[in-house]
Amino acid sequence: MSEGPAYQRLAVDERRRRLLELGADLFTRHGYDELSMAKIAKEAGISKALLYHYFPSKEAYFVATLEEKANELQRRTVPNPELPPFEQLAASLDEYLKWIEENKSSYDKMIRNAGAAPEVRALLDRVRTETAHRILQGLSPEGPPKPLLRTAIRGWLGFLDGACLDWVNHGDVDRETLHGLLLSTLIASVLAVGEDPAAKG
Amino acid sequence: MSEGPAYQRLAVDERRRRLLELGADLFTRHGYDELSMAKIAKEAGISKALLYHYFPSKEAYFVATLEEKANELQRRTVPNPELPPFEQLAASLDEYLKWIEENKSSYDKMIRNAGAAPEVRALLDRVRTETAHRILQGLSPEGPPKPLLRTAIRGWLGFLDGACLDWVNHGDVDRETLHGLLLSTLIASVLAVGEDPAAKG
DNA sequence: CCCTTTGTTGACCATCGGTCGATAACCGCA
DNA sequence: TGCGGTTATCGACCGATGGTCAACAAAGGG
Repeated sequence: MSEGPAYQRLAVDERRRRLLELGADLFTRHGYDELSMAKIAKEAGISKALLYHYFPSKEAYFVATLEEKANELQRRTVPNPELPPFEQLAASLDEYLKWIEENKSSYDKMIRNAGAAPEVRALLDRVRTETAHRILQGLSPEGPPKPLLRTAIRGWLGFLDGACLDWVNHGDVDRETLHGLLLSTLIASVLAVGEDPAAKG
Repeated sequence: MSEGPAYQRLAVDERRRRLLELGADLFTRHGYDELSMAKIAKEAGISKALLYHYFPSKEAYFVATLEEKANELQRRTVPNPELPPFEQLAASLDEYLKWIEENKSSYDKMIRNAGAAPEVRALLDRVRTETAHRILQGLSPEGPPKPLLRTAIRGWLGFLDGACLDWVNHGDVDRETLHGLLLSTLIASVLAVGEDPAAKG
């Protein structure tokens, strides 16, 4: 009846790394509220308390599993200042779409679970707002934008989400085509407001 | 020590009416998951069990408080078949915006709580899909639409939501202007796909 | 070989959505 | 005026959830 150790003791970094890896996997395969912390802990082979020792809350855990990819997205879509404004935008948008193409399920789950977890919504909103800011900077660099222009940008961001979700879920449109549609639509909505997007590029 | 009745007995219809009224109020002031059935019951001055006697679930209760307004929205946006397709769309869109203008908080909460309650998401998705169908019918009546056109419509519906949310939250754009922006953008995205929206109207 | 450090655990809590049998308020009727 | 039946209403309860805590034990150094 020689019993081995009741559990294996891991270094903090290693344990945390494993948990993040597992979470990234689980959360892309199941919905946010389909997963309980108890189930996740069992899946990880540890106690629920340990999970809470590494992450202060379920939401924080979820955000942490997304943060790496979200950061990568934001890093890749930072505009190249050497390009003229319009090309900056086109290039950033292309990177954005490439990222989605490489992270279809993450993107889908991220958008779909946005409502459930307030902090995720906050994160997503932050990305959105920053993106909007980048766009606006390219269009009318100084001062607060006209309300209608702001509304149009906000709308276009909605267009972006809607179109990308449809794209990811159907997979019958290629990236270059979608890129063209998105750019055309952005130009058109800005034109409809009265600004001239070509004035800067 | 003469004690009155421990509780007041109401007719079914009256009780239900009061609960719906209270729910409509509470749900527009607080988020879906910030409200527990216990709190709602306490607010209503009744027991939680009674609340469940009138509504089979929290979600059903929430939907019920929205249903009246949602039905009104759907009724008002049904297209007038006597108008040419493009005017049908313009008129429906205008009704849509008017409804939102008259029900700002309901609209806001409805969109924001869409993620939390699956049935609400379903309801909203139904409206969206039906709207998309209406639009597509006006543009290419026969057969399944080209994938890119479908993506564009889905994107535009996202534009609609995004722009309306911004509109409701800021209140510095008037309805006619927004209406113009939305229509222009729709036409532009459809044009970008390769269809000619003017061909039908 | 023990002893300190700390990664880890089981037991616990409040609250959640939801259920059920029992109770008591009201109405018709005598 | 009082009784009896209908049923609106309640209190107590359930399993699961997110979250907390004091105590245990696995390792590495002396």
